[in-house]
Amino acid sequence: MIQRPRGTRDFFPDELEERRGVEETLRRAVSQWGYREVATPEFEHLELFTIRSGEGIIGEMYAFQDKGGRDLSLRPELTAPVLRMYVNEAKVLNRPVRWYYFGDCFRYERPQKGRYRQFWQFGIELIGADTAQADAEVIAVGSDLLTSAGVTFELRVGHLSMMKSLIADLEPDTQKKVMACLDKRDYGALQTVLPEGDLAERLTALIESRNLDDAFAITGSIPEEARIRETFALLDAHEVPYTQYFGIARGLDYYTGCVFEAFAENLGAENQIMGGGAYRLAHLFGGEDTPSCGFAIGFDRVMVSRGDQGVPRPLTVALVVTPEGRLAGIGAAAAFRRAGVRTLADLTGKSLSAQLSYAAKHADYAVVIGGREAESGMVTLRDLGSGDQETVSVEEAVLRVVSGGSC
RNA sequence: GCUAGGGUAGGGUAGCUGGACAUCCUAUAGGACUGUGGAUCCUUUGACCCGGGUUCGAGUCCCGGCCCUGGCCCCA
Repeated sequence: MIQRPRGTRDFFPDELEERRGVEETLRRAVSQWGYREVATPEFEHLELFTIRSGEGIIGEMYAFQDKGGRDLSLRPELTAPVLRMYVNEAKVLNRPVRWYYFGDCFRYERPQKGRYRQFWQFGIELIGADTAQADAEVIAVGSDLLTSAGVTFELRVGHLSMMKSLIADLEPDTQKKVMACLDKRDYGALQTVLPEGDLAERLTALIESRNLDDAFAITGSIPEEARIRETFALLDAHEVPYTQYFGIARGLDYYTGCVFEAFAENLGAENQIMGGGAYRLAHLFGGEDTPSCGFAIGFDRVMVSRGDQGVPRPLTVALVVTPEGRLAGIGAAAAFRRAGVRTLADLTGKSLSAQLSYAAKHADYAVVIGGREAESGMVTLRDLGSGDQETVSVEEAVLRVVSGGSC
């Protein structure tokens, strides 16, 4: 027997319907902010991803050569492809551009709770606006999406300039190490990287601070102060719940300012459910240096965090026929479907008893058509909840089912 | 890459101090019910992850692999 590849999943109808429902909710919510969907290829030139994230990530990618010897990779994320698309084809668009995406990505990693080798990301990119309003809108959209998806989460918002202002005098290599320690809140490692002076203490105090005045007291005045204060004021106006968190580093060099992350409950070690910030990537792909801001939501983690909530079955009718009623049944079924009712036809030719047994498990009403009904042009509508039934015309049966009445 | 636990019908399980046709629930198919369902009863279908090894004999013990569930690392 052939097994699924490691880290992949099959989805049965119950689970898939639930996923589609959440997906629909997210699409509706993001659409109300004016974001429109874009789609990019499942695979890209390998270089697209290494430019953004470095050669080190090749080991975690599904990279391969095609028959023409091109180095390609299944996409491990969607920000780079979307920005590539923007640079390639959308230079003439009015800015700002508001785009969203929903698609599967692939990473060769050890699977664990909320982490798979094929996973789905839902995200937005706001391209070409470099203001506090832009940063605040992106964060507000993220908060809105997670809330509408039914997730309970903690949103942390920070700004890289505050940490960077404190470590600006260090060697670039040391800066990286320091930021990695702070991102993980690994104070022990921080002591070994920064053995002397009070810098470690000031950094620690900065990332422990939970309001702007305390934070700026540590950093002193920095050029970005006004914008940072404005961003938080706008977030308050958006009524977005958040905590200030100046320890967020997000690991990558191209983040320029505002950064944010959300963490959700019911997840294990992998509890980050959204991450994003302001960045400059377009110039790496050959475009103009364009300010952008965006985030990605881990869709699978949204589903894990929500838990099994289930999706109610849509109103369903099952057609139960004898051989004499089969032809009349086709027309009756069509009438129900035209009225928007899911209608199951019998395909087995089994006894009425067996057909009803099946119908009882999968439908709300049974429409029985045997020899008597076929002859009179009527149908017997049976309410499978109450067991009541009545013989009526097809039109009357449709009307009763649609109106939700009993027989 | 490291690490803990696990893998027995479609789903959930017992057996795991080696020994006869591998247990039970559920599901599936059919029947009791010649035009009326989810209950009940009967019958049916259906499994020891794969490969080696130890042994007279392996679901059971040993080794390797694959996969699952967590944790570490990483996290674009």
